[in-house]
Amino acid sequence: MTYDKHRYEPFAVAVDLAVFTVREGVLEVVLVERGEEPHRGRLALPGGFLRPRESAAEAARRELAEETGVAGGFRLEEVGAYSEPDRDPRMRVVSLAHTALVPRLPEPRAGTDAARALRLPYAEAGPLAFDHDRILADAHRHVGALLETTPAATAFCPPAFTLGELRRVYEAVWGTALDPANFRRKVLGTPGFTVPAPGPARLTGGRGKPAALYHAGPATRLHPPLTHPEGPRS
Amino acid sequence: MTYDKHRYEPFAVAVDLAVFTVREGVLEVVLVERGEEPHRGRLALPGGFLRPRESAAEAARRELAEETGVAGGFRLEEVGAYSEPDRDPRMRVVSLAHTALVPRLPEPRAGTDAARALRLPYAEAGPLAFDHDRILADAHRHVGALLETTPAATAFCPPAFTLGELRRVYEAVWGTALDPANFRRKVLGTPGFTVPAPGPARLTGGRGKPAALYHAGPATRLHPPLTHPEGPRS
DNA sequence: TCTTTTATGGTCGCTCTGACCATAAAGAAG
DNA sequence: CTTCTTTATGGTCAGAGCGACCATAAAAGA
Repeated sequence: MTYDKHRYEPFAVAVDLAVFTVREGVLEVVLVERGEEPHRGRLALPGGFLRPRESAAEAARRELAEETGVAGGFRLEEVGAYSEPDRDPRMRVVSLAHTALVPRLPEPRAGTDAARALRLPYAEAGPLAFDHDRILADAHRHVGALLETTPAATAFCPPAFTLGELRRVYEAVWGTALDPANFRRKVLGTPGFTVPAPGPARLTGGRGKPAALYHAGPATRLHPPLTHPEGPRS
Repeated sequence: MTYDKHRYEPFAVAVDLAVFTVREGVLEVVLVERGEEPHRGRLALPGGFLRPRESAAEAARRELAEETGVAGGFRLEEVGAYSEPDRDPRMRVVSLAHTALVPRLPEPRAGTDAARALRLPYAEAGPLAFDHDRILADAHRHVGALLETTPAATAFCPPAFTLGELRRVYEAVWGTALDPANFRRKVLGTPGFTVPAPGPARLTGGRGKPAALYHAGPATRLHPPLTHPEGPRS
């Protein structure tokens, strides 16, 4: 750690955000349309530069509020750093990628920076500006892994949720169908994952038997983990 | 991603390295003694600033060679980004922490930058400069998780190794004793983790029955993972 | 020769899991 | 109202995986 002043150069440091949500069983991501060159008019991840006395997490929450209108509490996770010299054609930018898991997005309000923000199903998030395709894929993989070992799935749900809603989060992120009965057994058998909510059951969407409500539990790690049913690649 | 030129400021971007190795069943980490203020004389993680056209991974490998003499192929993993505004008292530095898993460290050669590098058991890595205690702890946790789901443990071993050597890597990183027979069953039952090496068996250290040699296999993920025997925190 | 140490193979019982089946309770269709 | 569809929820059952062992083999050291 020789902080030799002759050997460093200033960089711009930015945060990029992969904001995920699950609606109607579909994993969606928030994108913005770029208003300036380069890549004017193309879709990109929301994000922006760190201010002089901001940490990356603070910048991520500020940019998220500014560009998409998502302000409340949500789960923010580090994904990685992207530092290739030519990832931005204008200057040297090191980007700290984060992912945000939000329960439900308010519709973008016109007249704000969020006006150009839109949600798109993850599968249809076409070619993005810069290296954002790679960042988005890394973020998706990261979220998939988070669901295995942490209760992060509850971050996609409202404060009170049914096990069916929670299961649809897993199915949307992993892209696989899960057996409802087995999923229930796993979740209820993992201490601290969920706690029963008081009050009556709730209809999931008008159809089917009303389901019991749960809240997120105190656990920060899942023991045992919910294993992603991806067969061993022999 | 509004790259508004009025809203960003330049930062210094550095890499910090948690270099781990396992010797005699003990997890060791490489530290350097700082030669200048602040924290002159205190121990710190090796690291340094990114050069103008370097990626973080390139800078990490260069600094590792310069400061510790570790040059050969080793496994390098991202740990996280540290961006709190006051983590360095001189200026705004964003540090990209990495961890390197090396099989065996050559002794630091006098006369090079590596002369002041030293290895210390992880448990004895005392208070470090800056926020390097936190970075080191995060890196250790990261490596522990890597051992569960990836064949990263082989990166601590020479090209040909015995299952006993591989097991001692897990024991050193996790700080727990593992049953040799069960460990063997798990490793050999995980496809692609290890492949038998041709040639005769080898003595582990002079004592005991000679052990068969193995090479690292082609797998990049372990299915199923080797679960860390940390009981559920009820 | 005997003890110690390490590698390696096997057994046994318990737990977890996936694949089911069955029932309950709601709306929708007739 | 009756029947069908949909979802929730509870249960069973066989197989895989795993932890806790035990036993044997093969080396060095006493």
